[in-house]
Amino acid sequence: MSRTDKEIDEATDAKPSRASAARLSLYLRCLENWRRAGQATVSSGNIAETLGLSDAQVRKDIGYLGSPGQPGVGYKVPELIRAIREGLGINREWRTVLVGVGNLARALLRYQGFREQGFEIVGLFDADPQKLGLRVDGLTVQPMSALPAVVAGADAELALMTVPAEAAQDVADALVASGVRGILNFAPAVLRLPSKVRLVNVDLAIQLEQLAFQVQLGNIP
Amino acid sequence: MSRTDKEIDEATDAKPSRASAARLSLYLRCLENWRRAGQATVSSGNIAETLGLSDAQVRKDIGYLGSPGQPGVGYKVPELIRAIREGLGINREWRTVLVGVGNLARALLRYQGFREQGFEIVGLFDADPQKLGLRVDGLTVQPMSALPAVVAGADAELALMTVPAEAAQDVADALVASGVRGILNFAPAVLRLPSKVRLVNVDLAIQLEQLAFQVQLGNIP
DNA sequence: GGATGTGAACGACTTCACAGCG
DNA sequence: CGCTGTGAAGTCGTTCACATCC
Repeated sequence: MSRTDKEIDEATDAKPSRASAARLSLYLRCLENWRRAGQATVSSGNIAETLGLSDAQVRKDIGYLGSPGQPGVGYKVPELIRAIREGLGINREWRTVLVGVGNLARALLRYQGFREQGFEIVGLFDADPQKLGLRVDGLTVQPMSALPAVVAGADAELALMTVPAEAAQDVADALVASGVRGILNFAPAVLRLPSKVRLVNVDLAIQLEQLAFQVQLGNIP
Repeated sequence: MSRTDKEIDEATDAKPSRASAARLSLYLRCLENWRRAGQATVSSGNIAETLGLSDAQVRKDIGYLGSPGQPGVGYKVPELIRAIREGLGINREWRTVLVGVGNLARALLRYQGFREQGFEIVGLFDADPQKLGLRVDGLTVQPMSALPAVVAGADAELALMTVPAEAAQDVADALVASGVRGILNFAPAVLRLPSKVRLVNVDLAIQLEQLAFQVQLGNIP
């Protein structure tokens, strides 16, 4: 009987949905700005206004976190930041490897936003022998053969793939074999992965196509 | 009264929704591969299997295009490609400017996928005087002051923004003032634009956060 | 048989509306 | 009074199922 109660409890505390999680990341950006500015509390209306959403939606999203929130006042900024980071699973360090050291990789490595959010890059890899030994941003480019040992040794769970489309599937297979659990793929290729491994694609051509589509839609109404 | 009929007609031919448009871009990638391979027809099942979707969804998406499709056979590859490109509004050239010539910009310029899809970059701009005159991929970096003339002269409608977050809003304002209609923004900043101008954000930290979230979700069930 | 095209059922997400609280 | 939290209603998108056609 106590069992039944427990199950009802667990069913009640819903996790953030995909759609909601994407917005929570955005809330986090705003909140970090406001914290830097020294603001103590925010209301759902503040966030909604900034991002062009409805206040009800913001409250619903935050509601999934089981977070605090004072009626008549709003949310305490640092507390809400902590709650979102916990809800998204980024309240810890995620070790990450990067495969394919081209311009895009250099741009990613330079961008400090990753580290600030707890993503640490623990290895650079490239199939091109000419690039081996190259030092980029404090890390040395290693051959693909070193991948399994580094992933295992550093307990890396995520990977950034910035390789040409032709190489993408092979690299992905190698990453999976090394034990990586999630891949952020920038190659314009359709990858097949075991269902245990999560994949997020960032295809720049597709983003441009979506933009063109939206602009074209805007023309008509 | 004929007015009413017309309205019903227009309400009937639905345009692809946002969600559907994102998938159509993916279909396009597969189809182009298959065309290169010389395949004449595809079925909704083929596409669905490749991308891990349901065949019904693929048919619904294609249905928005008012495209052909032969029962018992499938869709003719070249015809479907044309229909998708038309539906997405990319069956023409989109002239595009790029602001912020860093590593990310170089990666984008090198990536031939844009040009193949009809996106032509007609101008490079940077606020850094040291970069002025630099030639990258056949284009010369120009000062921000030249932006309005170039946008107007080339009739550019889209812009790629690869600038630091601090500069993002100012650059966006300048782009809007120049007459650009859509911005693909890579800066991790929340931009405010007039509603006439479309915005697509690609925030790499957010993508990584979403990946971490999905990996974390996968751990539990 | 093998696919398409599509209403209808279903499910997920969003907005509404308001009770409750500081 | 202002703002949160949340059922209820509504909207949007996906899946099902089947009539239809080659």
